[in-house]
Amino acid sequence: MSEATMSTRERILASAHAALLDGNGLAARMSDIARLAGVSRQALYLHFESRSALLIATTRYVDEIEDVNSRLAASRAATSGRERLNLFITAWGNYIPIIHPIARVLLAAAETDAAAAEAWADRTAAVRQGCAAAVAALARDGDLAPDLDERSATDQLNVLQSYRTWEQLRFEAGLDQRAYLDVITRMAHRVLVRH
Amino acid sequence: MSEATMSTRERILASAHAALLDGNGLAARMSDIARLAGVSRQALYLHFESRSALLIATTRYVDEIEDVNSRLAASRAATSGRERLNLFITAWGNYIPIIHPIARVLLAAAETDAAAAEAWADRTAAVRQGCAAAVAALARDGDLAPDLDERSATDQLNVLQSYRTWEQLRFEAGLDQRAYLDVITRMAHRVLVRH
DNA sequence: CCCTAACTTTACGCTATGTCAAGTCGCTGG
DNA sequence: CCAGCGACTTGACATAGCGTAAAGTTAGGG
Repeated sequence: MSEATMSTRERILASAHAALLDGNGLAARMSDIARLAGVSRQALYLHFESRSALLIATTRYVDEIEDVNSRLAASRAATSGRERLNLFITAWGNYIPIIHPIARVLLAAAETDAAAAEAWADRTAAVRQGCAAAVAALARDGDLAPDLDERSATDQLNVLQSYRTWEQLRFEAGLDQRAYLDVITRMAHRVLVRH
Repeated sequence: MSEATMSTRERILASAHAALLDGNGLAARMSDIARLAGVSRQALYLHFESRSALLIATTRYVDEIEDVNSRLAASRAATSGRERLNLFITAWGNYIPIIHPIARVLLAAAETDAAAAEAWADRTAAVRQGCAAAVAALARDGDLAPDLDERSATDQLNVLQSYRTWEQLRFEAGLDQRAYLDVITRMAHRVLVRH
């Protein structure tokens, strides 16, 4: 879809996405986004109630154009629990870098804005469900570590799959994406799988 | 030290601490802290350059009054690597809830303030050193998992010991402090220790 | 007794979000 | 053809919180 044919609303969302991707996304102001979209600052408020609302809509927009659902669907086709775990870690782990610049700003907004906090909670709940499904598949195969119940195993996998863990390993520890996936896969296996 | 005998600077730090502990610490304003300390808002700027500088000083202040150093010193006395790992996880894990309300606000400030970001980096570097020492002790005993080098093992332990992991397990997963310590200890052993 | 350091009081500048009201412009239904 | 409506612009304003400025007050030491 070319810029010209996009509705104003879409142009705003695309511009918000671009503004958050680029440099210091956290500092992106309403006026920056408006300028990028080629509309007045006030036009933003005709389409979105507030900055938070725009951020929330932007995460949904990116989820849609990046098709997060079909990315994650792959792991559901796995035959064994172990395979499902691997595929889920890879699929989600490869989506984090895409959504992260936006999610990061949403999370920052969540500190002070209740609606943003709720939107964030929705996202984390969705990831947790994926973790729970992978754990259930392991358990079905009898491959879950015997000292773990599914609830606690899900908590543990969820920690490994979190945005924050990705941030820390990528940026503080300096791993590249490939090394991140290797490390998390290794940790998940050692933590969850019977051996 | 009673309120009356404290210097103004100390009273400000103690009030900042109290303000960050209580309710929504993130929203603590300079004027709130001033009111708590019983001084004018402007007096804060006589002692601290900016809100960031006050936050940084407050974390140091809390580290001091809670004596983080001697808490962590205990683990250095351990005889075996495994014991050292356990003691370090417990010592740091029990300090997180104390420093967390303040660290959280510092981290938020670090998003936009370079000095706060540096102060945050210092803190995380200190924790990482503790992780590295525990890993080295394990390696010395020959108890480190054979597929791990010390560098990567330190990254992995560091993730488990992070503020964010603690937050997620305590608040999102709903574990109590005891359960948190049990989970992290278990994960650390499975991830790091040869078996 | 005066001087100085520490603090107060009052006022202001700045940035960013969000609101308001009046205008412009192009499209569409009658 | 044109009246009106929806989408957008323009410009002004309210508000919150940080940080700065400058003049006034007060206690304590030489």
